[in-house]
Amino acid sequence: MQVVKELDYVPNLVAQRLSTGRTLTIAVIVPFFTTPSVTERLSGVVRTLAKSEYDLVIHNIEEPEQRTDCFRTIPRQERVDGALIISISPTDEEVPLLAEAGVPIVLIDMHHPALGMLHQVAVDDIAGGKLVTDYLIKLGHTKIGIVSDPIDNPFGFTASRDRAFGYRWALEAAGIPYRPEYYENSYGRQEARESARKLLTLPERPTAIFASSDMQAVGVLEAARQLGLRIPQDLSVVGYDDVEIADILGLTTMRQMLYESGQRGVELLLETLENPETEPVYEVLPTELVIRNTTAPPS
Amino acid sequence: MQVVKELDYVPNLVAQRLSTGRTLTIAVIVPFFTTPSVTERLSGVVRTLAKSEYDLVIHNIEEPEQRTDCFRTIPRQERVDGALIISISPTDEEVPLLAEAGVPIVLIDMHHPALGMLHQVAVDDIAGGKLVTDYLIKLGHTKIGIVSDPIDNPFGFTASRDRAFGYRWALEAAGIPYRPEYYENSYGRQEARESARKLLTLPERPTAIFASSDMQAVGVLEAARQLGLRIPQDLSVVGYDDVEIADILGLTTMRQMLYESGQRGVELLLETLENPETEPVYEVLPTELVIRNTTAPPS
DNA sequence: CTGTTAGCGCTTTCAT
DNA sequence: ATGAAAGCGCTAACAG
Repeated sequence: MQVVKELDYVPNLVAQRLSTGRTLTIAVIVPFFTTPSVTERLSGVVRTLAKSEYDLVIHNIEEPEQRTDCFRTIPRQERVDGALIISISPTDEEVPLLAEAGVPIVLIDMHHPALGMLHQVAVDDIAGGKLVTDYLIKLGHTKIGIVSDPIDNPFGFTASRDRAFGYRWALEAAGIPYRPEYYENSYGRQEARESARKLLTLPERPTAIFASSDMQAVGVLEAARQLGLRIPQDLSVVGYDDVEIADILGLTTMRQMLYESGQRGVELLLETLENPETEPVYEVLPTELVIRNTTAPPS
Repeated sequence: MQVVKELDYVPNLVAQRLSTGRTLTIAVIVPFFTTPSVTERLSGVVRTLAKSEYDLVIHNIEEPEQRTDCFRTIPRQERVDGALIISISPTDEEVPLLAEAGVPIVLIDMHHPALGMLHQVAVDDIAGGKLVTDYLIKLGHTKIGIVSDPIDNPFGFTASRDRAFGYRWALEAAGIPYRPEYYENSYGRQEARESARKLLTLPERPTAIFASSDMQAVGVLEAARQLGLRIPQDLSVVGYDDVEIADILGLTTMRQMLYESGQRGVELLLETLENPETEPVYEVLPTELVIRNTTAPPS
């Protein structure tokens, strides 16, 4: 020990890894990590993992091909001890690949029929979408538009689709007919602005719009402003996620536990790493409607 | 090759690393990576590095001790081939440690007297601060407040200090006396709101406030709204960074090349990795004043 | 040009 | 208890 200090000796990590077979590294696969909601989840991952002995290598997915690449190569090569996948759904062919990769994998913000093979930390987006729509209906709205991510997307995002499903469910339960012209598909703020403009220039325009994310809600708000509509008197807007911008703008939104989803994902992964016999867990995190200043009864 | 495919053989990365001495891994050290401006820089790093063969391991710093830990352990243990350090200044004792770690290191958003030892991709924050203040002065303001990060902070951030320096320089150049009561220290949005409240309830309140980041500017805007001040008639506000929120709120701000700083940092690192003889580079990225709706002549 | 072997730096097992 | 040696899976240098 004396000599260790004298020579300032530090064990070589790579040799340790080869010898023990543990890489002490975890991979996280995230789509578009600059998106505030994704960053927040990632933050839960990073901060929780920082307390452990594991390193975190990050793989950002912005092209569909990157996704496939990742799913194929990451869990192999014995380069990581485990992986977290955020918001991206593996295809049916990819699931067995992942499950048989030999390392524990946790799906965050994603539920997949491959239950019993992978840990999953999900959110009930159908219930979330229904809750939002129920609230708007309770306020007295019947002409409710929705701006959602494209249902068929190359990344396998499912959150928006589920929220839209909840929306239709709520409508049906209230006996309000579903109007296809009130349904718009688009990604992100800019596109949502265009979608909202279409919605708001309809002959019989909606009195409320449910946006599938807070950033999309911002786009809706901008379109409304451009058209001279007052919020919330002329138009109610609800977002989803409750990221900081929602608080800043006073946006009514559905809060989900973004940070906690990352945290919980890491906890599950670390547990499984310690005890490989751990049964795969399927957890659903709660959501909560946060009412601010962008919603009111229709005038 | 036939057999390779038949057996579905994949080389073991860890063994490769031990054998070649290359880890094919790069570390990035970032403070508070959920901050939008930091995420944007990180995005430049991630996307540029994705094209290379290197993995990225991320170390988030939220406590001063983590910083010291990182600087000591990361470049040792032969666990990474290089490192990027974002916005955090090494102390004078830490610089030699880093430089002698044997791996190339690039400082992003940071200039350090240890020139000639490390690559640096910096921004001229003094000039930026001066430009903002000059603009306010040109509009006719003489009572100009400033909300800045604490100058002495445990992380070694220097950007805010430099911007404040530029502010004083501009004042001096215009012959406007510096008033200490117009200078407030605080981190982030919430604290900035309190700082702005102090400034705006002064007997002779400022007619313009220069915030050291866009998030701090949001806090200033909120304080102004709470006090019933109209923007920009009663108060001009300027931010710094030009993150998305600035665009959304129509905030006048100083744009810096966040994404590009990360990109350039990675490029420099990769070049040095290929050719270790590369001379350390000191680059300064440009800034640009983006005028929107939160600034006007004093009424 | 193909085939063999030493060695990367550690852990772990086995013998002393 | 302490010490020697085998082996993790690859690369690179070497000999055939």
